[in-house]
Amino acid sequence: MDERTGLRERKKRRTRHAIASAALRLFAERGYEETTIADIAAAADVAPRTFFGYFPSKEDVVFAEVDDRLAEVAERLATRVSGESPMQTIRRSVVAVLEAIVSEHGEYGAVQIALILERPGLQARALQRLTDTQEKIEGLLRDLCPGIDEIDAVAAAGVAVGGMQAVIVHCRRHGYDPLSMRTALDRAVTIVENGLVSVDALNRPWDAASP
Amino acid sequence: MDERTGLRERKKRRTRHAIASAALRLFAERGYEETTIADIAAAADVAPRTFFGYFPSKEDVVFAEVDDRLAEVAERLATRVSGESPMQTIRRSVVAVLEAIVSEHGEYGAVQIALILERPGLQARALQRLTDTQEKIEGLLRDLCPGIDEIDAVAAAGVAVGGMQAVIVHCRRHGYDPLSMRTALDRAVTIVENGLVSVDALNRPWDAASP
DNA sequence: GTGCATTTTTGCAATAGATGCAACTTTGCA
DNA sequence: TGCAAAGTTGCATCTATTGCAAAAATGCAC
Repeated sequence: MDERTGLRERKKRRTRHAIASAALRLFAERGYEETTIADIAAAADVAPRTFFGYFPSKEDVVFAEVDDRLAEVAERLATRVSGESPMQTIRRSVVAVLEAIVSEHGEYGAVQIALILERPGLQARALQRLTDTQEKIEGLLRDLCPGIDEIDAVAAAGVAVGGMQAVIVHCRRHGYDPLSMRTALDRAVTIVENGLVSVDALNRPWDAASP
Repeated sequence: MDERTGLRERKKRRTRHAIASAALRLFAERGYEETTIADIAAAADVAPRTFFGYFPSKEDVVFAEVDDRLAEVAERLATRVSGESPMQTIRRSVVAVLEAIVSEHGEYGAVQIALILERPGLQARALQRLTDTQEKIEGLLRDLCPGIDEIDAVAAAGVAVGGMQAVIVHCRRHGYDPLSMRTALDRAVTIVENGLVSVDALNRPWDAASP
């Protein structure tokens, strides 16, 4: 299974990285629309046709790194810690995913985020990754709690991802300040765990709000 | 503001509907990829170029109806009922949106769902609409609870939408049986309101699960 | 009704993403 | 070394999408 050996593998990795890297750099310099597949291919020193051997579309190249990282995180998620409750495992997983997404941007992290925010198509792709994550969390839950009600598993995963989205939205608006992100994350986790009933402001008749 | 009058308006509506309707029909008959803009335009009896005057892209035409319906729902959401708590308003809103999406499919509802499920690009667009809804709910919350903490508002909206997603996922897997959907919806709402701590299976150490 | 201003529709041309195919190269292995 | 598998490339093609300017339809004032 180990593919560390082999010139082929190494070369493929290198080419993949070269393409992704060239693409991000060009996107940063000229903008997304203004960069063509031909440009990227030229910068990575491959034929335009080769691009599609590595990425199914121009949009996907933006997520090359993210995808790699999510794959790593997915492995960690499956790690059971004895004595931990499933709830604690979820908390750990959610935090891990968020930190992977938010803090560990690579060389062109800022560029990626800016791109994703301004291109609806890219936003959509990003959301799709979030949904995939949701399904993974659901799977994790069902592993951890054999016999758990399906609806419970799906809903719990949905609610957890909803909390993650909240943090991401918060960061979009207020930047990626680690401290502020931490606060938002804690608050979101609390709401995910204890539900909307724990949000005081939501549980008074609205007429009572402005005395 | 009323645009009921005017031949122009009526004609535009009719054309828009003709294009959307023709598109859905063709998608159903031949498939999405196999239908070109030119085909749709021909079937709707307009010039290909005209298509783009009504829809920004081929993908968007699939959501023509959904968008109309979501716009209607958005209005209802803003309706305050005296004595209701914000929480109750949210519950009402979430249920309204879900029922709009799930039960009121138009003529080609089943086709739409099938299309969306098999085309990643369409899935992405659908998710984007969910995100838009999330932002609307957040706005609603901030209106209802002036001074609510921003993180609370964002997280609450996120969690609520997460619950909605859960129901949608459930329906995808088990069909759109109203009864089963109702059950899933109730369960999801409970989890949204009371949090993951209310899911019994999640709060035992996982080792204790298999005696 | 007639004529003008505005809005819509349309045709034409050009760009660029995406795909299938077949020839050509490189790499892995006997 | 030499064959088979895997990877790369060029070419042709299809189609979505956009800009532009001419043509047609509509609303309104006279």
